[in-house]
Amino acid sequence: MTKKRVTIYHLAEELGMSVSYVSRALNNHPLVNQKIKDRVKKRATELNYKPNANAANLRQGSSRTIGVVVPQINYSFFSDVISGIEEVCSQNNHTLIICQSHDSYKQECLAVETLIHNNVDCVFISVAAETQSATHLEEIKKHDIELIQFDRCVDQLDGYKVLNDNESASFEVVEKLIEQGYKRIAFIGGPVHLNVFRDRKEGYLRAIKKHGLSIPYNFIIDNALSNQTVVEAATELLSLEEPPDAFFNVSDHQSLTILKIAKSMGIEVPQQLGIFGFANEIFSGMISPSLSSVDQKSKLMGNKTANFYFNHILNKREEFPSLSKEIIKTEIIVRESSKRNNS
Amino acid sequence: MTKKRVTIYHLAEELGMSVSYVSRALNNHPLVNQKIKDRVKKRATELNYKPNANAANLRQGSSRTIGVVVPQINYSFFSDVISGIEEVCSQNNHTLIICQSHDSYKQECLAVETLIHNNVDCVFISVAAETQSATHLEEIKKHDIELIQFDRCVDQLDGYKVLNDNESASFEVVEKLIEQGYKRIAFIGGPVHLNVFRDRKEGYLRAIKKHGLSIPYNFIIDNALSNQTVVEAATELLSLEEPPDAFFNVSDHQSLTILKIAKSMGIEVPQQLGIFGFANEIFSGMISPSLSSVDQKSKLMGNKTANFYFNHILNKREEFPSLSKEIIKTEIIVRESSKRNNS
DNA sequence: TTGTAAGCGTTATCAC
DNA sequence: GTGATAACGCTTACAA
Repeated sequence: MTKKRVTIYHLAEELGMSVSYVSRALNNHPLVNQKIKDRVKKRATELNYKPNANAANLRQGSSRTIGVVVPQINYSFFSDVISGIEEVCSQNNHTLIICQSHDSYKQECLAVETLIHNNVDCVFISVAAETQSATHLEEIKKHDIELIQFDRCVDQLDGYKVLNDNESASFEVVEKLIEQGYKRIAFIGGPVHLNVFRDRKEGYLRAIKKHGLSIPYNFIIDNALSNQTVVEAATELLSLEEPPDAFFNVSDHQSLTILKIAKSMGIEVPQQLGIFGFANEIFSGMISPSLSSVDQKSKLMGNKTANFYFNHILNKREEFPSLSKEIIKTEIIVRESSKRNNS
Repeated sequence: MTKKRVTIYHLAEELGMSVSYVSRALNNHPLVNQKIKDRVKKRATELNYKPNANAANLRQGSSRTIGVVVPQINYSFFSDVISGIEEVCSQNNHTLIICQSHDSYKQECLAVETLIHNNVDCVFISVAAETQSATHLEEIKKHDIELIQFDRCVDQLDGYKVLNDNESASFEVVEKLIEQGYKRIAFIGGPVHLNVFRDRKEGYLRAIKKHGLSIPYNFIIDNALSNQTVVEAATELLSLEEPPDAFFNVSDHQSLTILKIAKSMGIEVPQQLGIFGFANEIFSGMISPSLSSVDQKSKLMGNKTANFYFNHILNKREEFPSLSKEIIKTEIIVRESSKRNNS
């Protein structure tokens, strides 16, 4: 039990050959006879030998390990992305180290430190809401570690990014609302220093402009990710003499809150008020009326992020510059909350 | 950029002292003067030195790394648990390696291999639905790696386990249903070789027996985690001449499916049919009628699992045998789907 | 207090 | 084909 771990030294001794040869045999080195490889491998499993990845990493410099940093593992979007990343990484014999930033810049920096210490080959990151600086990310690059940002990116830092088509999806959503006859469309957004929220806002604005709608300035609310902010903003807007007739939100949680408020105020959804959200949370299709939303294909985003690393960075199979950004097409899902029976 | 990583050798040279002394200074060794520690650390950050965890691990034998294996990262229960684990681990300066088994025994074995190779100090695992053997888990122990099972455990292997009070929670739930006047309570379960599902079934049976209810044998359905199985079973049961008047389910997804079927058959919930589930998924409180459920305190389970390791195993602060099992108390949440307005 | 040197388990380089 | 040997970066007896 507590006896020492079996190493290639033991194997070498057992088999009467040198350590280096055993190592080569185990690693399928081309200059080693197949028969010997078989013999070595057989004895290795018999003796219950397990390679020590730490030793190999130390020697080789690379660790076959990917670090992932997200705000919260248990937000459905992120857990889906991570699941997608894990799939691809395990197929490619890479290990995943996962950290949460809890949307704090400080914790994000700590996470990045940890990953550097652990010698990861690449970091996949979706930054904290607080993050406005990129110094910690530059640190990663300084240490010759690859970096891919996904979803929430820091603008001033360029490099590889994997993103949804946030702007155009938002544009489409708003056009869909307009098609349904909604004219006074309010926007409930997030912190604009984050690309994803800014892009959604821009898509919204573009559609509004294109269709020549006039929207009161106070119909546009930024930085409303917290439930309380939404409650306050929506209650105020819906109490106006001329209230909005639709809401486009950057999250489904916002949609849900607004739906509840509307119900409590006796406002009919979707007849009097249309609602369209983002993220396609599990609950969105289950409640009544069901909530229209934009599916971000989060698991696919995870797959693509990881594949981006393996195909374009690690194996350098393709040209770079053209591929520094990968866009994941969203799917727009129209449900009851935005579909008027043509009134 | 691509110049070599800064090591303690560089630091030692820069500072005109020996490597070992630098190492001690950085690690806060008591025999090193505080002033020197400060000087060394200052220079270290200036030169952008980052310790190489691989090297340290190799030397020390321990890696300050925990491996986690779950069926799916993006099931809300597991992502909550993982989030809880991560919190505690990062507080204790430990890194997390995460693997998914996709409920396959084979993939679980691979994951375990990976973790052994990576020299983790401990494995936290919730086994795959397929897993019936414990050989791969014994392998972990053979390599002197600690093991804690949580939620889904392999029975034949004893050792540390962190679990909900599944049996007694189920017992209570069924009693609550009986209090509401439900008498023909069906049970929709999971694979009984998994402790969690077996325990829930036992709690159900105990309550049924205690209250002397006579339940037709076909009201008890095992192994019904897939949606299709639930649809078939529930449709059949509800079409009987004497159908069940309540369902106790081991998951909220089953509850949801049953609710839909009831609605489509014109059966009133909760008046004609009571529904009670397990897991307290986000959607359970949102839909109408809202679904009664058992909250498993999943994040807390993650916290406790990790704390179990740090407090009882790593630091051996307390006696063992009494602590080989930790029970996380669930919370029973009664909502509309099981609350009759007393008819 | 401080330094020397061995060793953790691999793999890469060079030699035979 | 095969085997010595050094090196990866760090910690830790042991010395001084």
